[in-house]
Amino acid sequence: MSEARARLLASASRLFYAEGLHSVGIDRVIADAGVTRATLYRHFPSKDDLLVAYLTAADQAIRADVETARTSKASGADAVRAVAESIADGIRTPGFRGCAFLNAVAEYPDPAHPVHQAVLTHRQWFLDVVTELLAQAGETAPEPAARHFVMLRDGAMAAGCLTDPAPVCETFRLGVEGILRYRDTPVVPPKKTGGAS
Amino acid sequence: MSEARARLLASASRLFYAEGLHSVGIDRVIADAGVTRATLYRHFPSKDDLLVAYLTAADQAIRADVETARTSKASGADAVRAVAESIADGIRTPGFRGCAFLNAVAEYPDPAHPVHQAVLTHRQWFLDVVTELLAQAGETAPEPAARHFVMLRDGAMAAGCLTDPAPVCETFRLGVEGILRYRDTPVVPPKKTGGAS
DNA sequence: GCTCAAGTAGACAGATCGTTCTATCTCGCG
DNA sequence: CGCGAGATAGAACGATCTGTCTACTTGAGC
Repeated sequence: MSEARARLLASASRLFYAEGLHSVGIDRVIADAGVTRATLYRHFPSKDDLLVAYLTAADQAIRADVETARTSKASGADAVRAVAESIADGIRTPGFRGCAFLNAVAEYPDPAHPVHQAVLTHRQWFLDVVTELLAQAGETAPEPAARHFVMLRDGAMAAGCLTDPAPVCETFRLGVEGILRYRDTPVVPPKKTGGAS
Repeated sequence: MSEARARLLASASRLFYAEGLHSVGIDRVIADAGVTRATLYRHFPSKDDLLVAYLTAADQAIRADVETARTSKASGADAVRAVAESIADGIRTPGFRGCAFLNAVAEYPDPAHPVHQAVLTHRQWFLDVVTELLAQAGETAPEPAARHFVMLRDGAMAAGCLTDPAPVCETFRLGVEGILRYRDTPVVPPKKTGGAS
């Protein structure tokens, strides 16, 4: 990766995340990166490609975070807690502007658009990895628990940049602990350890 | 309210919600409403005013929904369930594109912008009304429970337009029932977890 | 009958958008 | 040395954006 391309992607990521995808034009990006227009179009054939590259970079960063959280913890439950903690850390970080993917999809509702598809891909991966972690945690019904986790995560990310992050993180943490107790308290009173529907 | 203004607001609401705030231009709105540019600017001095009017109308519609849910139910818990059900109904509705306010704030991150402030106002009202309802439901700690409810709601609204709405609604419903059982199960039971801080 | 607000129709300004283009320069490498 | 890739610099294109403007029409109320 050339240095100009790296600066370009860094500037694009910062500006797109902070101000929105449609609000930031090509001129802003190249001015911030200290690069000319021709250089940008050499590396990214169109703005859409730059947008996808921004989301792909964010996706890879999150995957790396989750991977370290998963490998550094023995139990699945602690890995889930570590993932939750890294989410809370992000929310508490100054300049937090919500989930880059949810913000992006709000601007690109067309499911056929590459940006929208990049968001769906990331979210499917995240749901899968949380499901796997909860299954390792001994969750009898990992799929609904994972959906619950992701729903709470999405809500925390959405609210975290609109109000004081501290209570948001605390609410999120409590919610995650509640999910991890699914194992002990069945959601629907079954007869035995019967399979949830 | 003149009829031209009503058509303008209806077209603006539909287009802004479906396609995004920056993506839809003035020309699209006036063409859809069958109105000329001068008429639009007679009623709304700027596009920002039109955006705020769109959000204000959405806010009023939701307030009306919540008000009927609150007055038609005897207990606070059932009122909360009714509010949750109206949220789930919205998610299941064809053409659902997520929360109009969260989508709007994704495009207007500047807290000083009127659009952003309209979102904050709506969300504060909603949190307050849910808190009140949960207090009536006998919740010993209504504030954290309401934050939990809103967090779940935000996540459900975000995911509801990205995947199959049915499991999203079911997960949301289960989560709300869990919140309503706060009354019976103590909130903070953790003894010791590995170095969370 | 007159007035005035509200609406139609469309040209226009000024800015910004994404994109393409030519021309020049630098520099590593064969 | 010579070449070509990558970068600079900046003009220019067509499209679109918000917002303003003039000119004409309609219709209800004093």
